Amino acid sequence: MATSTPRTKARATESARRREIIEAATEVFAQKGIVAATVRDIGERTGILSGSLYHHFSSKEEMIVEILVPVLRRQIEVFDAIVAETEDPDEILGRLIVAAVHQTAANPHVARIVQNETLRLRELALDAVTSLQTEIMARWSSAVTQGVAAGRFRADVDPRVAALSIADVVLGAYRFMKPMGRMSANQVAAQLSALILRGLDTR
Amino acid sequence: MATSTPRTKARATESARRREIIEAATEVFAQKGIVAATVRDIGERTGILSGSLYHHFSSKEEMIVEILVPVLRRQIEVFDAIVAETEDPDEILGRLIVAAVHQTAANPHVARIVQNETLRLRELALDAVTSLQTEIMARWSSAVTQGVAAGRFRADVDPRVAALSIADVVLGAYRFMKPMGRMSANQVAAQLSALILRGLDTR
Amino acid sequence: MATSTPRTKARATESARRREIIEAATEVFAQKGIVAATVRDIGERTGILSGSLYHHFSSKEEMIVEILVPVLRRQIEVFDAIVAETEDPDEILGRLIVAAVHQTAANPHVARIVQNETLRLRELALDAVTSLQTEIMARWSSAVTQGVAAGRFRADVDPRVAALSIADVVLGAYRFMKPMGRMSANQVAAQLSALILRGLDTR
Amino acid sequence: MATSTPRTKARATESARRREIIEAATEVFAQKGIVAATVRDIGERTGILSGSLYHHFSSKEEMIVEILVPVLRRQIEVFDAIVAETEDPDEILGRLIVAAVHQTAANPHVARIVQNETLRLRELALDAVTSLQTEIMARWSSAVTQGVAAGRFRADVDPRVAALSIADVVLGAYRFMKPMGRMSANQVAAQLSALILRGLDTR
DNA sequence: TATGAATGAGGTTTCATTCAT
DNA sequence: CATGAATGAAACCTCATTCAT
Repeated sequence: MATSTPRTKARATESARRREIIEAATEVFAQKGIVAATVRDIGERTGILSGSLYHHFSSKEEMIVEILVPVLRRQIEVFDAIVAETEDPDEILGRLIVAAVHQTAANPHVARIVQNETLRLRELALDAVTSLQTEIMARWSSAVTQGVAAGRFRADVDPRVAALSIADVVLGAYRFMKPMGRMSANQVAAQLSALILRGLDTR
Repeated sequence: MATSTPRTKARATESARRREIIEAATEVFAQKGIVAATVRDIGERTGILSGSLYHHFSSKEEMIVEILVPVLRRQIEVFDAIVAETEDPDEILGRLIVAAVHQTAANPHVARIVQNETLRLRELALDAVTSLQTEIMARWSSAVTQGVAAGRFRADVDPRVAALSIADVVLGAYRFMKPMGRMSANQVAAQLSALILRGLDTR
Repeated sequence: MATSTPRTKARATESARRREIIEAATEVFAQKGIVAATVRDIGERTGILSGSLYHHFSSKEEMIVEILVPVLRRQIEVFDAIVAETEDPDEILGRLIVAAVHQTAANPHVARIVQNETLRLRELALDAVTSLQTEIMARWSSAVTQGVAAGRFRADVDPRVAALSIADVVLGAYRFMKPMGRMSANQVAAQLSALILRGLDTR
Repeated sequence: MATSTPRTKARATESARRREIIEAATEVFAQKGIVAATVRDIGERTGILSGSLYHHFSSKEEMIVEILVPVLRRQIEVFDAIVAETEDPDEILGRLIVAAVHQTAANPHVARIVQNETLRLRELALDAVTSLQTEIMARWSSAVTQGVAAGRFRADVDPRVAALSIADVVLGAYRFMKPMGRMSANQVAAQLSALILRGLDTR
């Protein structure tokens, strides 16, 4: 029955409660997946009744968007800054990897969600999210393509294959760091950079 | 290779219907994810009513198990055969990659499920599945470790990092092949091998 | 979360159960109003769990539509037949009234719903229903207008006022007949015809 | 005339805020119906949070009562005055109609509520309201009955049928006036009087 | 007085599963 | 083997109402 009117106006205001909820939700979504995670789970983790969440969010989807969008947006900004201030293709790709790994370290749950829930995000048609994901992929692709054009990266590797593979690997970095693994972000970044760049470099 | 678990009835017999259903279910799970996919969806794709599925399977979980276990088991067999008959660490890893990519090409939907639904599989405690996944990871790990021990792979890369990264990349190969992409399995395998091995090789 | 696919295909098949449910729903909607009536209420009246209703209907709205549309459609048919075979404006209007009262007698609950829930129907944007209501009003209007044009009905009465008033009065006829009142449909029709055509005053 | 019930606190005082709220609520109830209208809707229309309404009213029901009772009460008073000072049955009925139409014009939203929400009012057991409605009906009935007794109204029309029909028609008059229609109250009253007393036919 | 947060009951809907036919 | 009906649990969400600040 569709009688409703929008309840929670787009609320830039970051009430502390809202932030708490987002944090709980992030963990729950990362652990269970965004379909299997129930708003009851999130409520319990926050010490609130599930219905009360709707005082802060108008839907489960809104939570997902609020969890993912800022992180993805920030990633794009950082990527663009790196690309703007760097010349050497090797250095660009290296710095992108470092930056991405650090962000993954800062938001391991988000990384996990992005890694595991792409399917669902597409199904849910959360365009705000999927369009950002597309943009990020475009950055990886262009970094690879430019390296190839400059003769620094191997021309026999399809840039799309390389880009997707790099994105995958980097996104999985959360498994080696803080809550789940024992390495530092710098260590992981160094290892992945080495792995990827030496694989990609022309001799 | 005995695949069916005797949950429904002792049914080593792979009735044609059962196979049809499995194929439909595989596609549906790959497209929607195993939580979002409903048993009704599977029924519709098979041209059967959802309730009728229960003449062939005792639960949705049983379908999942039947979809994944044979493929994972086969992968382990193939991996073990390669390891048994090959000496050179480079060649081992290369052949593992080739084999895995080909299996991914043969079962793109399964690859997609494995890639996207690890979380859910763990949640559902489908030990039959998760234990096989663990075994596969062990093969990748040991291939890397042995290469390092033989001085052929770089010692400064954590074997676990390398192994997981390789597994990720290989699992994503389905995106470049037949239904979704345009490359051949051999092309993709070659590219990934090159990427990974040159990244991993000591100079 | 919008992941669903249509469940209950447009089912011309009138299963007996479906009819039972429709009848229960009709009574419940008439008694409580379509917003206040819960699908639980309908389930209880049918001796079924609320969820089971969704085996037969895909939504509460679908029930409403199925309750109202056939009756409204039939009314239009009957009206059109009368208009087609009658010449005299007095006779047309008289026969429309008789027909409408009889239909009201045959479907008192539907009449009650239509009378009381116009607001909600508009809110719910059930176009299938509201468009039929509009068509019915058009019949009343045109009957009045033609009578005026023929010099048989008073020209000083706005046809829209007359038409809406007549429709209102006729729709309320259910209150005087079978389940709620004691008069026969013919009696009521006669009274309302007299009232509408000649008014209350003795000559 | 003491309108407020001392439910919240002894509050004969009609605070300006209280009146504002009542006006907002009246519109909202008329538009959405008293079940579908939420206390949040009312709050928004008043520029207040829904919880704050409870400083002025102890419940949604209290608002409904406060909206309807004064208008209904006033109608009864006016009716009684007319009956007291008029002799001729035609004139009585005519003046009742004029008075009712004018009140409808003055309170179109209330008319709409009364017309559409009788069902809900009965369900909610708002006796304060339903008893007044009954009283109003009694006035219409007795006006008709007396006219019949005096030989001025047709004896072949059931007074209850006539009374209810008249009440219906008059209550629907709001549709032709100010916010929704373009006629004046006097015009509408004249038309309805004519219609009711003398019917549609030209003599 | 007003706010903002929370409650708790209840609403519609979904879905894996069961079972008589 | 398949159908069609039903179950029952659980999901998301709504809303009147309460209350500390």
